[in-house]
Amino acid sequence: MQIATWNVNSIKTRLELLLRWLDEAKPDLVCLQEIKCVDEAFPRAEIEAAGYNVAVHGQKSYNGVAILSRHPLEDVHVRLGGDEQDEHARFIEAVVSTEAGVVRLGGLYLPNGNPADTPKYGYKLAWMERLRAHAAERLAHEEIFVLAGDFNVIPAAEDAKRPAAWVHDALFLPETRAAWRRLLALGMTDAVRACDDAAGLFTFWDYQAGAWQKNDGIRIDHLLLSPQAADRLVGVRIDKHVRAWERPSDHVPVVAELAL
DNA sequence: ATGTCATATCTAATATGA
Repeated sequence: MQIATWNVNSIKTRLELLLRWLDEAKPDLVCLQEIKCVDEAFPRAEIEAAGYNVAVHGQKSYNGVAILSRHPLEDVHVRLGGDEQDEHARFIEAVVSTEAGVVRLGGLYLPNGNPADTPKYGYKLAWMERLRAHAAERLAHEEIFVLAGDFNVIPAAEDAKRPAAWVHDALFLPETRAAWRRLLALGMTDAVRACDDAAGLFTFWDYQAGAWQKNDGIRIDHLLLSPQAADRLVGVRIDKHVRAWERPSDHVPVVAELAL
């Protein structure tokens, strides 16, 4: 089973690219971020026609997440606990059942947090603590559980072409990386790093300043696996070629293959 | 390099977020 995450930066603008990539990659489960539309505007029919079931948690203009699945989606939940005032559409979770087992998948769009000297950074750190608490609860069930999405976290220096450029950025500040390590400390496995410790594995290249042409990228889109999921990890792939397609997202898909 | 892209709004230039 292939489980993927992709920040598409507007589903309306990226629908043709998404359909092309689904046809090419044939993932079983896909978490999408930054769909930037309300539920009613999501191109559900086109994606269902491609063979996917759809669960959407949208919002006008900003944020918005969705899960696509070749299998029926059950037990869909949206929003993280811990802040009833939080209106951002950043989290969706669903369960799929296959012959080989049950998978619980959480798709997330973690707050960017910049500028880091504003309340936006406090919101990011608070959101990461809410995610940690949620993951701790899910891990207690000792099931196949995957958190996939745009974490807006550069875990380590080798995850950036120019780490020095990011030292004061909310994606790379020590507090951000400490919160990331607290997620790992629960017992979750970074799927990419479980398979490949090479430097220069990037998932995002800014639209500005020729970042793509210079391979000036960062790794911020991740899949975190429960022990039961990590036991089944076969491999990972970053579909970097998608960044060279016409009118691309600034992020590319990341795919984990589980033996399921 | 002040470098891009997508959204919304008093449809044209600007504000916002990333």
